Amino acid sequence: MIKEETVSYFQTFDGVMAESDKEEELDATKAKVEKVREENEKLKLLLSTILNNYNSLQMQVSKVLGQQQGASSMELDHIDRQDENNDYDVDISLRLGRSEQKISKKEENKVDKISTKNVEESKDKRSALGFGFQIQSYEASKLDDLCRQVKLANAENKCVSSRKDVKSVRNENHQDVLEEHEQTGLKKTRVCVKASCEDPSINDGCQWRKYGQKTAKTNPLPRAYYRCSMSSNCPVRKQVQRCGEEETSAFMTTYEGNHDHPLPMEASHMAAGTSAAASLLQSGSSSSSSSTSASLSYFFPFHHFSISTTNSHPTVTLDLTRPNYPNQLPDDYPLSSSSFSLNFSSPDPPPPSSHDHTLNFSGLRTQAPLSTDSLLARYRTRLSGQQ
DNA sequence: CGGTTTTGACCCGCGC
DNA sequence: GCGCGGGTCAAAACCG
Repeated sequence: MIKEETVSYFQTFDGVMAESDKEEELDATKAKVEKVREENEKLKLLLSTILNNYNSLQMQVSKVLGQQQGASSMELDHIDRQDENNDYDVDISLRLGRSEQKISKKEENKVDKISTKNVEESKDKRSALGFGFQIQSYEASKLDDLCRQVKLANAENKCVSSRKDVKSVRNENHQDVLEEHEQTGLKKTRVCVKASCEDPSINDGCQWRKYGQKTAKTNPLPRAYYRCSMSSNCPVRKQVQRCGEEETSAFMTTYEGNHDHPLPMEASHMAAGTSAAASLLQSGSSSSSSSTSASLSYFFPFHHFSISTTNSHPTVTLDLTRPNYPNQLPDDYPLSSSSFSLNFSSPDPPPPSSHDHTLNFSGLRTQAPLSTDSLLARYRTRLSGQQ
């Protein structure tokens, strides 16, 4: 009897213990959940702070860029004079991005009439092409030099819209822009990006609306025409053409024009490299080809790029399907201290790395870019996972 | 229902 | 001046 009672006592005790254990476990779990919630709140706060900071920074950058563009033409004159004094090899007559000789008499008259207006307006339209790459942890001094070159080049970047722009934009708000472009007789710099990608609609950070498709005579594969739809008046266009019939074949994307609106984070990150390429191309008049080439090597150190002028369109072509390894880098490229992480669905492995440089075409297959974007994305994922 | 894509027609620069 | 061909328009279809 005693044994039975003892056993039943211990069974009851075990039951009580088990229940109390469960309660403790429950409490602990609740506490954990509470902690996670608190952390979640903190992260939310942090995220909103980061976003606020980013937005305010973006505003400041736009402001500063606007001011610098206004001042850059004066600065350019100053630098040109310095160049002359330094006996640099400068070919002033070469003006890539312009085709002044093609201006008709009719257009010349218009230019005379509105040239003063153009000088003022063009200052506001020297924004960078809205695409490019993200480059992290770059040597500050080198970047400063390059950015300086880019700014100077942007001052020269007076592009013209072709007749298609005249047709496409009929509202009066755009008329000034169109007249300006028409009168100067200039053609826009184009940047071609060749990338092997299964999806032709490369997400380069902007929103695009397809407005046409055409099969060219010389190429049986259709070419698609897209217009930037982030702003109703944005003049930026792109053409996408597949380079081969296979599904895996590369796409050639040709960008043309300047965005008239703030770019999203991805796009503004992307803007640096190709914008630099376009700008450097257009600054070919004031810098030697070797220095231009070297500068592009900094922005596109592991891929082929070429410069050409087709149909009076100065064109920078970036071939992301063909890795360009360090033997082709400029001598002073800081390979020893940093490296590059890039994976554009290219079968070739990226060079060995100790620091990260990231080219980030979101939508293309990129490899672990620890950019602000990805950090924010991770935060968002974590937050949504916890809620 | 609003935004996007499709697609035939049209425009116009350019070469001959 | 004419024809070719790249680029754009715009209405209809499609989609979420």
